[in-house]
Order: sequence, then C-alpha cells, then structure tokens
Amino acid sequence: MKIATWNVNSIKARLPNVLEWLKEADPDVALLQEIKCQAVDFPAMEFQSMGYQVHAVGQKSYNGVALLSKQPASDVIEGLPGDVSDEQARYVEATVGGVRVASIYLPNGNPVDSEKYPYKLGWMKRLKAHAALLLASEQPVVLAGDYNVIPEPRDCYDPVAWAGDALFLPETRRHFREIVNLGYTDAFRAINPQRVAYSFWDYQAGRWPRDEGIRIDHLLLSPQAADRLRDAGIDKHVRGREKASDHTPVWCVLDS
DNA sequence: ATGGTTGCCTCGCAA
Repeated sequence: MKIATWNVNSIKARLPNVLEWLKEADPDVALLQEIKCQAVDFPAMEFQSMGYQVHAVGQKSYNGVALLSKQPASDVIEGLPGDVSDEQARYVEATVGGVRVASIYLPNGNPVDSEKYPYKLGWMKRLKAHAALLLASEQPVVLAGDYNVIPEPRDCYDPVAWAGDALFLPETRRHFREIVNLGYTDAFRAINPQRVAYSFWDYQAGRWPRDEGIRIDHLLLSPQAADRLRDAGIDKHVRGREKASDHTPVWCVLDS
C-alpha cells in the first residue's frame, strides 16, 4: 500500500500538476494539504474518474486538507480532536484498507511574537494527545502531512538562518520529538538514515534552482505500520515542473 | 539585499 502526502498550495491552481503526479506515482492513498477552498468547491469529479474516493475538509482561501483513496474510507474524522472552537481546516482522518491515515496541515506559527506561535504549539499538544490515543489502539497508523517542523539541522539548507523561525525553534522541535517519542517512526528517515533531502523550497530568492530547501513534510508511522514499512521517498522532480507547488510529494510503501 | 514569489480574491495577508 503506497501512501503519499503533498501540500499542493491551492488545488484549483494545481489541478493539472496533481492529476499528472497521481497518474505517474499511483498512490493508494493521497493526503493533500492547503487545498485553499471549501469542500463543496473541491474538484472531486476529476479524482473520482481516476478511481479515488474523496474526503475534503476545507474553508475559503486558506488551509484545507483532503484524503483520496482507491479503497473505501471509513470512520472519517474531520478536525483534530481536543478543541471544538478551532475552526481552521487542518485535519482529516479515516481508515483505509485497515490502516488509520490522517492528512495534517500543522500551523506555520510565524511570526513567532504573534498569537500564531502559541496556536501552533497548542495544536501540537492536541496532536500529541490524539497520537497517543491512536497508539493505544494498536493498529497501523500513518500520520502524514505538512508538519511545518524541521526536525534536525541536516533537514535545512541553512540552520543558522532559520534558528529563530517557528519551523525550527527548539520548542517546536521538542514538541515534534515528543510525538515521535511516543513510538512513531519518521518513514523517510527510517529508509534513508543518512540522506539530505528536502520537501519544500521557497518560491522566493531562487531557493529551488539553488536547491536550498527544508524537510517539513513527514509521514509518522505507528509500530504496527513501521513493521510493514518497505520503502519511502520524496518525488523531488515534481517541484521542478511548470506551475509547481512550493512543496513536493513525500511517500511510503507498506507491505500488504 | 528587511530582498524575493505565489495564491487567495483584495489592493493586504499568508506562506
């Protein structure tokens, strides 16, 4: 079972790119972030005609996540549990083929001296609590998405320049580690222990042509999923296409 | 270089 995650930065602006990538990558489950539209405006038919079921959780202009699956998705949860007052569309979770999968768009958190950073840390605390609950179920779980977290210095082209950024602050990394240390496995890092690789390159300042990126899109696997981990990778070439998203797809393959 | 780019749908905000 191939499970992929991709922050598409607007599904409407990215539709041709996403369809082309789906055809070549052929994931069983595709977890999308930043669809930037309401669920009712999500172009579900294009994906259904390719054989995917669609579950979109959206809002106007910002955020929004989607879960595409070839097999039926059951027990769908819309929104991260733990705060009913949180109206931002950043989380959808379902069971597909016996695997509990989630599409996560974790808050960016910049600027750090605004209310956005405590919102990010609070969101991470809620994610940790929910991730612990999922572990207790002892089922295969894949929590995938744009975490907006650079786990380690080697996941960044210039750690010094990013030292004060919400994606790399020690407090951010500590919250991410706490989730991993519950018992989750970073799929890409497990398969590629030494490799320097990125999943995001800023549109600005020639970051892509200079390969100055950061690795912030992750698939975290519960032990029951990690036992079945066969392969993982990053589809870097997708970032080089016309009208590319600033993120590129990240994926893993679980043994069936 | 307090720069640079993209997408929302407005002329600023978010990333």
